[in-house]
Amino acid sequence: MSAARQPGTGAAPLVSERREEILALAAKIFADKGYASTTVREIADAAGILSGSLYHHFDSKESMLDEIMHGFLDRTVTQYRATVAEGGDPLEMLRALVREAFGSLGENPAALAVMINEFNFLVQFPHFAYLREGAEETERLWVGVIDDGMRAGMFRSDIDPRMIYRFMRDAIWISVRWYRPDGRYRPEEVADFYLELLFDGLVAGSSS
Amino acid sequence: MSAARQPGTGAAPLVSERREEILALAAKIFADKGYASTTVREIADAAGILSGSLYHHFDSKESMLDEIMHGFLDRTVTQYRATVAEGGDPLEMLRALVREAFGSLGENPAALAVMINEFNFLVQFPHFAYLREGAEETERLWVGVIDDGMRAGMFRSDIDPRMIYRFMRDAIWISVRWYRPDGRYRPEEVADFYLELLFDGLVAGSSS
DNA sequence: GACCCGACCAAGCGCGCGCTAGGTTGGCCG
DNA sequence: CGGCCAACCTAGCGCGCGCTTGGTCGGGTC
Repeated sequence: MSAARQPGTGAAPLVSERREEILALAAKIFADKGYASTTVREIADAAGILSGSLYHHFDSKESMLDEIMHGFLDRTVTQYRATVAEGGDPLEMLRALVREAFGSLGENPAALAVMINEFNFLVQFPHFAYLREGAEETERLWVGVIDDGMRAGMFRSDIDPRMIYRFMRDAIWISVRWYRPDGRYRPEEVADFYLELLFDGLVAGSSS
Repeated sequence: MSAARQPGTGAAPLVSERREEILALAAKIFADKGYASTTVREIADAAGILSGSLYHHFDSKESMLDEIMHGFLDRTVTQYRATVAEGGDPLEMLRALVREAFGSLGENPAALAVMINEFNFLVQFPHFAYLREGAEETERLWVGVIDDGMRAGMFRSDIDPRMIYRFMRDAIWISVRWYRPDGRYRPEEVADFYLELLFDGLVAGSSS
Protein backbone atom coordinates (compact mmCIF):
# COMPACT_ATOMS: atom_id res chain seq x y z
CA MET A 1 0.00 0.00 0.00
CA SER A 2 2.06 2.98 1.24
CA ALA A 3 5.57 3.03 -0.17
CA ALA A 4 8.51 4.60 1.58
CA ARG A 5 8.67 8.29 0.84
CA GLN A 6 11.95 9.76 -0.35
CA PRO A 7 12.11 13.52 0.11
CA GLY A 8 13.86 15.52 -2.58
CA THR A 9 17.34 15.33 -1.13
CA GLY A 10 19.15 13.92 1.88
CA ALA A 11 18.25 11.24 4.37
CA ALA A 12 14.93 11.34 6.19
CA PRO A 13 12.94 8.70 8.08
CA LEU A 14 11.76 6.17 5.52
CA VAL A 15 8.36 6.15 7.11
CA SER A 16 7.15 8.75 9.54
CA GLU A 17 8.32 8.31 13.11
CA ARG A 18 4.97 9.56 14.30
CA ARG A 19 3.34 6.77 12.35
CA GLU A 20 5.45 4.11 14.08
CA GLU A 21 4.68 5.74 17.41
CA ILE A 22 0.94 5.55 16.83
CA LEU A 23 1.23 1.96 15.60
CA ALA A 24 3.00 0.95 18.81
CA LEU A 25 0.25 2.61 20.85
CA ALA A 26 -2.40 0.81 18.82
CA ALA A 27 -0.63 -2.53 19.32
CA LYS A 28 -0.61 -1.99 23.08
CA ILE A 29 -4.32 -1.21 23.19
CA PHE A 30 -5.20 -4.05 20.82
CA ALA A 31 -3.23 -6.36 23.12
CA ASP A 32 -5.00 -5.14 26.26
CA LYS A 33 -8.60 -4.93 25.06
CA GLY A 34 -8.76 -7.01 21.92
CA TYR A 35 -9.01 -5.64 18.40
CA ALA A 36 -12.79 -5.63 18.15
CA SER A 37 -13.25 -3.93 21.52
CA THR A 38 -10.80 -1.17 20.70
CA THR A 39 -12.18 2.01 19.13
CA VAL A 40 -10.26 4.33 16.85
CA ARG A 41 -11.09 7.09 19.31
CA GLU A 42 -9.16 5.28 22.04
CA ILE A 43 -6.12 4.97 19.81
CA ALA A 44 -6.38 8.63 18.89
CA ASP A 45 -6.73 9.61 22.55
CA ALA A 46 -3.58 7.68 23.42
CA ALA A 47 -1.76 9.53 20.65
CA GLY A 48 -3.18 12.86 21.75
CA ILE A 49 -5.02 13.58 18.51
CA LEU A 50 -8.58 13.37 17.22
CA SER A 51 -9.91 10.15 15.75
CA GLY A 52 -10.20 11.55 12.25
CA SER A 53 -6.52 12.50 12.23
CA LEU A 54 -5.57 8.83 12.37
CA TYR A 55 -6.67 8.58 8.77
CA HIS A 56 -3.87 10.89 7.74
CA HIS A 57 -1.48 8.06 8.68
CA PHE A 58 -3.51 4.92 8.05
CA ASP A 59 -6.13 3.75 5.60
CA SER A 60 -8.27 2.08 8.21
CA LYS A 61 -8.34 0.48 11.63
CA GLU A 62 -7.84 -2.87 9.96
CA SER A 63 -4.73 -1.70 8.12
CA MET A 64 -3.14 -0.89 11.48
CA LEU A 65 -3.79 -4.43 12.67
CA ASP A 66 -2.49 -5.71 9.36
CA GLU A 67 0.79 -3.90 9.72
CA ILE A 68 1.28 -5.04 13.31
CA MET A 69 0.71 -8.69 12.47
CA HIS A 70 2.64 -8.66 9.21
CA GLY A 71 5.61 -7.01 10.86
CA PHE A 72 5.68 -9.45 13.73
CA LEU A 73 5.29 -12.50 11.52
CA ASP A 74 7.98 -11.37 9.08
CA ARG A 75 10.49 -10.75 11.85
CA THR A 76 9.96 -14.05 13.64
CA VAL A 77 9.74 -16.27 10.58
CA THR A 78 12.91 -14.70 9.16
CA GLN A 79 14.65 -15.37 12.45
CA TYR A 80 13.53 -19.02 12.58
CA ARG A 81 14.59 -19.54 8.97
CA ALA A 82 18.05 -18.17 9.66
CA THR A 83 18.49 -20.33 12.73
CA VAL A 84 17.47 -23.50 10.93
CA ALA A 85 19.61 -22.60 7.90
CA GLU A 86 22.66 -22.38 10.15
CA GLY A 87 22.24 -26.07 10.82
CA GLY A 88 23.88 -28.04 13.60
CA ASP A 89 22.89 -30.31 16.44
CA PRO A 90 19.06 -30.66 16.54
CA LEU A 91 19.10 -30.31 20.29
CA GLU A 92 21.01 -27.05 20.09
CA MET A 93 18.82 -25.83 17.23
CA LEU A 94 15.66 -26.48 19.19
CA ARG A 95 17.23 -24.70 22.14
CA ALA A 96 17.94 -21.71 19.90
CA LEU A 97 14.40 -21.67 18.52
CA VAL A 98 12.90 -21.73 22.00
CA ARG A 99 15.15 -18.88 23.09
CA GLU A 100 14.14 -16.84 20.06
CA ALA A 101 10.48 -17.48 20.73
CA PHE A 102 10.85 -16.28 24.31
CA GLY A 103 12.93 -13.40 22.95
CA SER A 104 9.90 -11.89 21.24
CA LEU A 105 8.39 -11.72 24.73
CA GLY A 106 10.95 -9.07 25.55
CA GLU A 107 11.15 -7.33 22.19
CA ASN A 108 7.55 -6.78 21.22
CA PRO A 109 5.14 -8.26 23.74
CA ALA A 110 2.20 -6.23 22.45
CA ALA A 111 2.50 -7.53 18.89
CA LEU A 112 2.92 -11.07 20.19
CA ALA A 113 -0.18 -10.75 22.34
CA VAL A 114 -2.24 -9.40 19.46
CA MET A 115 -1.00 -12.25 17.30
CA ILE A 116 -2.01 -14.87 19.84
CA ASN A 117 -5.35 -13.34 20.69
CA GLU A 118 -6.62 -12.55 17.21
CA PHE A 119 -5.00 -15.26 15.08
CA ASN A 120 -7.78 -17.83 15.24
CA PHE A 121 -10.49 -15.36 14.36
CA LEU A 122 -8.65 -13.50 11.61
CA VAL A 123 -7.20 -16.51 9.86
CA GLN A 124 -10.63 -17.40 8.50
CA PHE A 125 -10.75 -14.28 6.32
CA PRO A 126 -9.08 -14.43 2.88
CA HIS A 127 -7.35 -11.13 3.51
CA PHE A 128 -5.41 -12.64 6.41
CA ALA A 129 -4.30 -15.78 4.57
CA TYR A 130 -0.67 -14.75 5.16
CA LEU A 131 -1.21 -15.54 8.84
CA ARG A 132 -1.84 -19.18 8.02
CA GLU A 133 1.16 -19.28 5.70
CA GLY A 134 3.43 -17.82 8.37
CA ALA A 135 2.14 -20.23 10.99
CA GLU A 136 2.57 -23.18 8.65
CA GLU A 137 6.11 -22.24 7.75
CA THR A 138 6.95 -21.84 11.43
CA GLU A 139 5.49 -25.26 12.14
CA ARG A 140 7.44 -26.81 9.26
CA LEU A 141 10.70 -25.36 10.55
CA TRP A 142 10.20 -26.43 14.15
CA VAL A 143 8.79 -29.85 13.33
CA GLY A 144 11.70 -30.41 10.94
CA VAL A 145 14.16 -29.86 13.75
CA ILE A 146 12.22 -32.16 16.08
CA ASP A 147 12.08 -34.79 13.33
CA ASP A 148 15.84 -34.58 12.81
CA GLY A 149 16.39 -34.98 16.52
CA MET A 150 14.17 -38.05 16.58
CA ARG A 151 15.96 -39.66 13.65
CA ALA A 152 19.28 -38.95 15.34
CA GLY A 153 18.00 -40.74 18.43
CA MET A 154 18.33 -37.63 20.54
CA PHE A 155 14.60 -37.12 21.10
CA ARG A 156 12.01 -39.65 22.09
CA SER A 157 10.07 -40.66 19.01
CA ASP A 158 6.93 -42.18 20.54
CA ILE A 159 4.94 -38.93 20.31
CA ASP A 160 3.78 -37.17 17.15
CA PRO A 161 6.32 -34.37 16.54
CA ARG A 162 3.56 -32.02 15.46
CA MET A 163 1.87 -32.52 18.79
CA ILE A 164 5.12 -31.84 20.59
CA TYR A 165 5.56 -28.67 18.58
CA ARG A 166 2.10 -27.47 19.49
CA PHE A 167 2.58 -28.13 23.19
CA MET A 168 5.81 -26.17 23.02
CA ARG A 169 4.45 -23.29 20.96
CA ASP A 170 1.45 -22.83 23.20
CA ALA A 171 3.34 -22.94 26.46
CA ILE A 172 5.93 -20.50 25.14
CA TRP A 173 3.83 -17.93 23.34
CA ILE A 174 0.93 -17.80 25.75
CA SER A 175 3.35 -16.97 28.51
CA VAL A 176 2.96 -13.41 27.24
CA ARG A 177 -0.27 -13.45 29.23
CA TRP A 178 1.39 -13.93 32.58
CA TYR A 179 4.98 -12.83 32.00
CA ARG A 180 5.75 -9.41 33.48
CA PRO A 181 8.89 -7.65 32.24
CA ASP A 182 9.24 -5.98 35.64
CA GLY A 183 8.93 -9.30 37.47
CA ARG A 184 11.69 -11.43 38.95
CA TYR A 185 12.69 -13.28 35.79
CA ARG A 186 14.18 -12.14 32.51
CA PRO A 187 12.91 -13.77 29.30
CA GLU A 188 16.15 -15.76 28.89
CA GLU A 189 15.71 -17.21 32.36
CA VAL A 190 12.15 -18.25 31.62
CA ALA A 191 13.37 -19.78 28.37
CA ASP A 192 16.02 -21.80 30.23
CA PHE A 193 13.51 -22.99 32.83
CA TYR A 194 11.23 -24.11 30.07
CA LEU A 195 14.03 -25.88 28.22
CA GLU A 196 15.04 -27.68 31.40
CA LEU A 197 11.50 -28.86 31.95
CA LEU A 198 10.97 -29.78 28.31
CA PHE A 199 14.20 -31.69 27.83
CA ASP A 200 14.54 -33.53 31.11
CA GLY A 201 10.98 -33.69 32.39
CA LEU A 202 9.34 -33.00 35.70
CA VAL A 203 10.09 -36.28 37.41
CA ALA A 204 13.15 -36.11 39.64
CA GLY A 205 16.34 -38.06 38.89
CA SER A 206 15.70 -38.43 35.19
CA SER A 207 18.65 -37.74 32.91
CA SER A 208 21.65 -35.67 31.77
CA MET B 1 -30.10 -13.36 38.89
CA SER B 2 -32.62 -15.81 37.38
CA ALA B 3 -33.74 -18.48 39.84
CA ALA B 4 -35.01 -21.90 38.85
CA ARG B 5 -38.71 -21.84 38.06
CA GLN B 6 -40.96 -24.36 39.77
CA PRO B 7 -44.30 -24.81 38.03
CA GLY B 8 -47.34 -25.37 40.18
CA THR B 9 -47.17 -29.13 40.34
CA GLY B 10 -45.11 -32.02 39.08
CA ALA B 11 -41.63 -32.18 37.62
CA ALA B 12 -40.63 -29.88 34.79
CA PRO B 13 -37.27 -28.74 33.46
CA LEU B 14 -35.71 -26.58 36.16
CA VAL B 15 -34.68 -24.14 33.50
CA SER B 16 -36.06 -24.09 30.01
CA GLU B 17 -34.46 -26.54 27.60
CA ARG B 18 -34.74 -23.97 24.86
CA ARG B 19 -32.71 -21.62 26.99
CA GLU B 20 -29.89 -24.14 27.38
CA GLU B 21 -30.02 -24.77 23.66
CA ILE B 22 -29.59 -21.09 22.84
CA LEU B 23 -26.82 -20.77 25.41
CA ALA B 24 -24.91 -23.61 23.75
CA LEU B 25 -25.32 -21.92 20.37
CA ALA B 26 -24.08 -18.64 21.81
CA ALA B 27 -21.06 -20.36 23.35
CA LYS B 28 -20.15 -21.86 20.00
CA ILE B 29 -20.36 -18.50 18.22
CA PHE B 30 -18.52 -16.68 21.01
CA ALA B 31 -15.79 -19.29 20.71
CA ASP B 32 -15.52 -18.95 16.95
CA LYS B 33 -15.72 -15.18 16.54
CA GLY B 34 -14.96 -13.73 19.92
CA TYR B 35 -17.51 -12.17 22.26
CA ALA B 36 -17.15 -8.60 21.05
CA SER B 37 -17.38 -9.54 17.38
CA THR B 38 -20.54 -11.58 17.90
CA THR B 39 -23.87 -9.81 17.45
CA VAL B 40 -27.09 -10.75 19.14
CA ARG B 41 -28.60 -11.05 15.68
CA GLU B 42 -26.14 -13.82 14.82
CA ILE B 43 -27.07 -15.74 17.95
CA ALA B 44 -30.75 -15.28 17.18
CA ASP B 45 -30.24 -16.42 13.57
CA ALA B 46 -28.52 -19.57 14.77
CA ALA B 47 -31.48 -20.24 17.06
CA GLY B 48 -33.96 -19.49 14.28
CA ILE B 49 -35.59 -16.55 16.04
CA LEU B 50 -35.39 -12.76 15.89
CA SER B 51 -32.86 -10.85 17.93
CA GLY B 52 -35.43 -9.27 20.18
CA SER B 53 -36.79 -12.68 21.16
CA LEU B 54 -33.50 -13.49 22.88
CA TYR B 55 -34.47 -11.08 25.61
CA HIS B 56 -37.31 -13.33 26.62
CA HIS B 57 -34.66 -15.80 27.83
CA PHE B 58 -31.76 -13.57 28.84
CA ASP B 59 -31.28 -10.17 30.38
CA SER B 60 -28.51 -9.14 28.05
CA LYS B 61 -25.74 -10.35 25.78
CA GLU B 62 -23.34 -10.05 28.70
CA SER B 63 -25.52 -12.24 30.93
CA MET B 64 -25.19 -15.03 28.37
CA LEU B 65 -21.42 -14.77 28.54
CA ASP B 66 -21.65 -14.63 32.30
CA GLU B 67 -23.60 -17.85 32.51
CA ILE B 68 -21.25 -19.67 30.13
CA MET B 69 -18.14 -18.68 32.07
CA HIS B 70 -19.63 -19.19 35.50
CA GLY B 71 -20.90 -22.63 34.57
CA PHE B 72 -17.59 -23.72 33.16
CA LEU B 73 -15.58 -22.38 36.07
CA ASP B 74 -17.85 -23.93 38.68
CA ARG B 75 -17.69 -27.35 37.05
CA THR B 76 -13.93 -27.44 36.66
CA VAL B 77 -13.02 -25.97 40.04
CA THR B 78 -15.38 -28.37 41.78
CA GLN B 79 -13.74 -31.24 39.93
CA TYR B 80 -10.22 -30.14 40.87
CA ARG B 81 -11.22 -29.68 44.49
CA ALA B 82 -12.65 -33.18 44.66
CA THR B 83 -9.55 -34.71 43.10
CA VAL B 84 -7.21 -32.96 45.50
CA ALA B 85 -9.43 -33.76 48.48
CA GLU B 86 -9.16 -37.45 47.65
CA GLY B 87 -5.45 -37.20 48.36
CA GLY B 88 -2.79 -39.71 47.46
CA ASP B 89 0.46 -39.85 45.56
CA PRO B 90 1.30 -36.35 44.19
CA LEU B 91 2.37 -37.87 40.90
CA GLU B 92 -0.92 -39.66 40.52
CA MET B 93 -2.84 -36.58 41.63
CA LEU B 94 -1.14 -34.42 39.04
CA ARG B 95 -1.86 -37.08 36.47
CA ALA B 96 -5.52 -36.97 37.42
CA LEU B 97 -5.65 -33.18 37.24
CA VAL B 98 -4.10 -33.15 33.79
CA ARG B 99 -6.58 -35.74 32.58
CA GLU B 100 -9.46 -33.72 33.96
CA ALA B 101 -8.20 -30.58 32.27
CA PHE B 102 -8.00 -32.36 28.94
CA GLY B 103 -11.38 -33.84 29.70
CA SER B 104 -13.04 -30.44 29.43
CA LEU B 105 -11.71 -30.43 25.87
CA GLY B 106 -14.14 -33.19 25.07
CA GLU B 107 -17.01 -32.11 27.29
CA ASN B 108 -17.45 -28.46 26.53
CA PRO B 109 -14.85 -27.17 24.08
CA ALA B 110 -16.84 -24.03 23.27
CA ALA B 111 -17.02 -22.87 26.88
CA LEU B 112 -13.34 -23.64 27.35
CA ALA B 113 -12.43 -21.63 24.26
CA VAL B 114 -14.51 -18.67 25.38
CA MET B 115 -12.85 -18.87 28.78
CA ILE B 116 -9.37 -18.82 27.31
CA ASN B 117 -10.05 -16.13 24.74
CA GLU B 118 -11.92 -13.66 26.88
CA PHE B 119 -10.44 -14.21 30.34
CA ASN B 120 -7.66 -11.64 30.18
CA PHE B 121 -9.93 -8.89 28.96
CA LEU B 122 -12.89 -9.57 31.21
CA VAL B 123 -10.97 -10.11 34.41
CA GLN B 124 -10.24 -6.39 34.63
CA PHE B 125 -13.92 -5.55 35.18
CA PRO B 126 -15.28 -5.73 38.75
CA HIS B 127 -18.29 -7.69 37.55
CA PHE B 128 -16.05 -10.55 36.44
CA ALA B 129 -14.01 -10.74 39.63
CA TYR B 130 -15.17 -14.34 40.07
CA LEU B 131 -12.99 -15.25 37.11
CA ARG B 132 -9.89 -14.22 38.99
CA GLU B 133 -11.04 -16.06 42.10
CA GLY B 134 -11.65 -19.24 40.13
CA ALA B 135 -8.28 -19.00 38.40
CA GLU B 136 -6.52 -18.35 41.70
CA GLU B 137 -8.14 -21.30 43.40
CA THR B 138 -7.22 -23.54 40.47
CA GLU B 139 -3.64 -22.33 40.67
CA ARG B 140 -3.55 -22.95 44.43
CA LEU B 141 -4.81 -26.50 44.01
CA TRP B 142 -2.39 -27.42 41.21
CA VAL B 143 0.62 -25.68 42.73
CA GLY B 144 -0.14 -27.39 46.04
CA VAL B 145 0.11 -30.79 44.38
CA ILE B 146 3.34 -29.82 42.61
CA ASP B 147 4.75 -28.55 45.90
CA ASP B 148 3.90 -31.79 47.65
CA GLY B 149 5.59 -33.75 44.90
CA MET B 150 8.71 -31.61 45.25
CA ARG B 151 8.85 -32.06 49.00
CA ALA B 152 8.41 -35.79 48.53
CA GLY B 153 11.39 -35.77 46.18
CA MET B 154 9.26 -36.99 43.29
CA PHE B 155 9.48 -33.82 41.22
CA ARG B 156 12.50 -31.74 40.40
CA SER B 157 12.54 -28.70 42.66
CA ASP B 158 14.88 -26.36 40.79
CA ILE B 159 12.06 -24.55 38.97
CA ASP B 160 9.41 -22.31 40.49
CA PRO B 161 6.30 -24.52 40.89
CA ARG B 162 4.09 -21.62 39.83
CA MET B 163 5.99 -21.37 36.59
CA ILE B 164 5.63 -25.09 36.03
CA TYR B 165 1.91 -24.81 36.65
CA ARG B 166 1.58 -22.02 34.10
CA PHE B 167 3.50 -23.89 31.44
CA MET B 168 1.23 -26.86 32.01
CA ARG B 169 -1.98 -24.91 32.11
CA ASP B 170 -1.22 -23.04 28.90
CA ALA B 171 -0.14 -26.08 26.92
CA ILE B 172 -3.19 -28.01 28.06
CA TRP B 173 -5.95 -25.46 27.77
CA ILE B 174 -4.83 -23.75 24.61
CA SER B 175 -4.86 -27.10 22.89
CA VAL B 176 -8.55 -26.36 22.39
CA ARG B 177 -7.36 -24.18 19.53
CA TRP B 178 -5.87 -27.00 17.53
CA TYR B 179 -7.55 -30.10 18.93
CA ARG B 180 -10.22 -31.53 16.62
CA PRO B 181 -12.71 -33.98 18.17
CA ASP B 182 -13.03 -35.72 14.78
CA GLY B 183 -9.26 -36.04 14.43
CA ARG B 184 -7.09 -39.08 15.05
CA TYR B 185 -6.69 -38.66 18.81
CA ARG B 186 -9.13 -38.79 21.66
CA PRO B 187 -8.68 -36.32 24.54
CA GLU B 188 -7.42 -39.07 26.86
CA GLU B 189 -4.73 -39.95 24.36
CA VAL B 190 -3.60 -36.36 24.06
CA ALA B 191 -3.56 -36.16 27.84
CA ASP B 192 -1.35 -39.25 28.06
CA PHE B 193 1.04 -37.92 25.41
CA TYR B 194 1.32 -34.69 27.32
CA LEU B 195 1.91 -36.49 30.62
CA GLU B 196 4.62 -38.60 29.02
CA LEU B 197 6.35 -35.50 27.70
CA LEU B 198 5.91 -33.56 30.92
CA PHE B 199 7.08 -36.28 33.29
CA ASP B 200 9.96 -37.82 31.37
CA GLY B 201 11.02 -35.04 29.02
CA LEU B 202 11.82 -34.83 25.36
CA VAL B 203 15.38 -36.07 25.51
CA ALA B 204 15.70 -39.77 24.74
CA GLY B 205 16.80 -42.31 27.32
CA SER B 206 15.90 -40.22 30.32
CA SER B 207 14.07 -42.04 33.09
CA SER B 208 11.33 -44.41 34.28
C1' DG C 1 7.65 36.61 0.84
C1' DA C 2 5.37 32.91 -1.64
C1' DC C 3 4.84 28.36 -1.79
C1' DC C 4 4.50 23.66 -0.14
C1' DC C 5 3.20 19.98 2.61
C1' DG C 6 2.99 16.90 6.65
C1' DA C 7 0.27 16.87 10.71
C1' DC C 8 -3.71 17.75 12.72
C1' DC C 9 -8.57 19.84 13.70
C1' DA C 10 -13.81 20.60 13.18
C1' DA C 11 -17.93 18.74 12.25
C1' DG C 12 -20.71 15.30 11.27
C1' DC C 13 -22.66 11.19 8.20
C1' DG C 14 -24.68 6.74 7.93
C1' DC C 15 -24.75 2.21 9.57
C1' DG C 16 -25.23 -1.53 12.62
C1' DC C 17 -25.26 -2.37 17.24
C1' DG C 18 -27.75 -3.88 21.87
C1' DC C 19 -31.94 -3.50 23.49
C1' DT C 20 -37.18 -2.28 24.23
C1' DA C 21 -42.37 -2.15 24.27
C1' DG C 22 -46.37 -4.02 23.04
C1' DG C 23 -48.73 -7.58 20.32
C1' DT C 24 -49.58 -12.57 18.60
C1' DT C 25 -49.78 -17.54 18.80
C1' DG C 26 -50.41 -22.15 20.26
C1' DG C 27 -50.35 -25.81 23.58
C1' DC C 28 -51.80 -27.10 28.19
C1' DC C 29 -55.00 -27.33 32.07
C1' DG C 30 -59.18 -27.13 34.78
C1' DC D 1 -64.60 -23.79 26.27
C1' DG D 2 -61.84 -20.02 28.63
C1' DG D 3 -57.81 -18.45 30.76
C1' DC D 4 -52.89 -18.58 31.07
C1' DC D 5 -48.24 -18.23 29.84
C1' DA D 6 -43.90 -19.46 27.52
C1' DA D 7 -42.15 -18.43 23.18
C1' DC D 8 -41.73 -15.59 19.69
C1' DC D 9 -42.79 -11.53 16.42
C1' DT D 10 -43.14 -6.48 14.86
C1' DA D 11 -41.19 -2.27 14.67
C1' DG D 12 -38.02 0.72 15.78
C1' DC D 13 -35.11 3.82 19.22
C1' DG D 14 -30.81 5.87 20.40
C1' DC D 15 -26.02 5.46 20.70
C1' DG D 16 -21.39 4.89 19.39
C1' DC D 17 -18.89 3.12 15.83
C1' DG D 18 -15.49 3.66 11.60
C1' DC D 19 -14.70 6.89 8.52
C1' DT D 20 -15.04 11.37 5.39
C1' DT D 21 -14.57 16.11 3.85
C1' DG D 22 -12.75 20.43 3.91
C1' DG D 23 -10.06 23.51 6.50
C1' DT D 24 -5.97 25.29 9.64
C1' DC D 25 -1.29 25.78 11.02
C1' DG D 26 3.60 26.00 11.26
C1' DG D 27 8.27 24.71 9.89
C1' DG D 28 11.20 24.21 5.77
C1' DT D 29 12.80 25.73 1.22
C1' DC D 30 14.29 28.72 -2.58
